Amino acid sequence: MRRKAGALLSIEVAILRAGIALLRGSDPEFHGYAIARELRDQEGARSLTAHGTLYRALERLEIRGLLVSRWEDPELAAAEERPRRRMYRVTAEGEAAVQTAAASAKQPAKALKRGLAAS
Amino acid sequence: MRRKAGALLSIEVAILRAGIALLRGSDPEFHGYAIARELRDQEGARSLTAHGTLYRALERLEIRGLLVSRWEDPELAAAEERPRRRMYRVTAEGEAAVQTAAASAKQPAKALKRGLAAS
DNA sequence: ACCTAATAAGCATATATCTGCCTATTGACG
DNA sequence: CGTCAATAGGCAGATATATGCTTATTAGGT
Repeated sequence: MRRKAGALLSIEVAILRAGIALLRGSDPEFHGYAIARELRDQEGARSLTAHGTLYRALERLEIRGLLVSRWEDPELAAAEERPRRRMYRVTAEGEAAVQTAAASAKQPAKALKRGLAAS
Repeated sequence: MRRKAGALLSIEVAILRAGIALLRGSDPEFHGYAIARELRDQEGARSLTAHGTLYRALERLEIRGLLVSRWEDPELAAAEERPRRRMYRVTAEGEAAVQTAAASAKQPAKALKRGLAAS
């Protein structure tokens, strides 16, 4: 929906915030599905239907250098009997971007208002 | 639905038949999802909704020794950018069982009849 | 202030496998 | 020959990620 130059969308801020919180912990990495669950629970449970929105947000953030990703070892995924995960980590640029964009942080005005009214 | 001792259900025969056809080819192995597509296309497209029915049938066949399975190399699945597959192969017992059960081959009478009438 | 072009959001579906839960069916026993 | 218990079938959803298509939204230029 036509992004204001360099701005961050609310979902992107949410992802980065969650990721930044992890940077101080023992495991600074996260994967898409985990974030999806977190966002689904907290935050007015924006649907993220089929997670399409989320995965595209992750892709955008990586392209902009605010996240870096790596595929986890396929053997590990196999050992744990689940699909392989793509692990993300917030970069220094990512941290900076959240700080900068925090003030002007962009809730998609109408969309959000409508969502809240409906609930 | 209470199996007649040693008998094969029609879906099981279908799986084994498809698998036996492959035994003469260059790659005698198959995986569940591939079979699901095949059955969905041909055969009155019995729903196999969410594939639950199929995977349980595969499991039963393996327990009875009519199929053997192995997990494909996780690295290969990763290289091809898809979930890992469980590869099945029809055993000699499997071939024999189809032959034996072919005559008495069990179409779930009422269920099938209803399905055909509805179509 | 308005219109349009760019793009995010939402919906669906693909790829693979598996489990839980409820219902329908039916073999087998009394 | 009817009833019951065993089990297959169907539906839903979990685990992960990703893409195509349509619609809604909005930034930014006129």
